[in-house]
Amino acid sequence: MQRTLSDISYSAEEIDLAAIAKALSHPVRIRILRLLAGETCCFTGELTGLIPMAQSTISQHLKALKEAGLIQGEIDPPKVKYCIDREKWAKSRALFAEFLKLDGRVGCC
Amino acid sequence: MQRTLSDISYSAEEIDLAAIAKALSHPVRIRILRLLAGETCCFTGELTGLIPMAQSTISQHLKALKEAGLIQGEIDPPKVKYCIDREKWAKSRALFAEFLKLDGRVGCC
DNA sequence: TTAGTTCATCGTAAATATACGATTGAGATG
DNA sequence: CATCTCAATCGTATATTTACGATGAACTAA
Repeated sequence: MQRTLSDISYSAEEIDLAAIAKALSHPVRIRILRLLAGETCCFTGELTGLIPMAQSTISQHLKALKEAGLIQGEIDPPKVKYCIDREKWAKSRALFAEFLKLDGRVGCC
Repeated sequence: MQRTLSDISYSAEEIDLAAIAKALSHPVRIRILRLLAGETCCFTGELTGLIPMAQSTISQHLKALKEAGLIQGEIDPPKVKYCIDREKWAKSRALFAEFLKLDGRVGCC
């Protein structure tokens, strides 16, 4: 990670896909998304109860998911309600589906 | 990244999904997969021609993709042929599709 | 006002990731 | 055999990630 990344010009799709993938690249974040996307909406408080990790760590993962646009936070004092961002969620589904549709021809391998 | 990750027990699906996502979490790897999954199979040599990065760096990314199971390397001296692993590819597609199908109920948000 | 909750942020330590150039090793070619 | 090419690996520097405890800010409740 020195200089080059900027030399290569990536398409918006490549950048988006990589960013979303990065957000999904830790099992605890998958778990969190599962919990949020599941039954009902959750509060962070419930998450700290469900996941044996320091509250600050969970908050950090939530922040990462929020920055990736995958979830939204709604303040509902004294708690903060987190929900998945359904729009981004759908966009992600489309992006991954399209990307993983590419199916190396039978060709040479 | 101290001790805990091992304290939490993740499902195989969560771990798989995170691992695949991690492999996809860098735009250059998306690019590489695109190239490999696209028209024909490629050789690493062609990749170094197509991507303005040091050969060693590309090799490192290829290794990451290989370890994630997303691509296969075939020795075809004096070159090494890389192709996407169609089985893993299909499995990944299914995993992501299933995961991203979860769609937060209309509920509270 | 004074506590008590709840969550974000700070500071920090350790692990991983990312990039490079240099080197090595395997096989082809002269 | 000597050499060339291609790709992997090594060594290294720097950046980022991940986790924790401690602290801070905002609101509630007594």
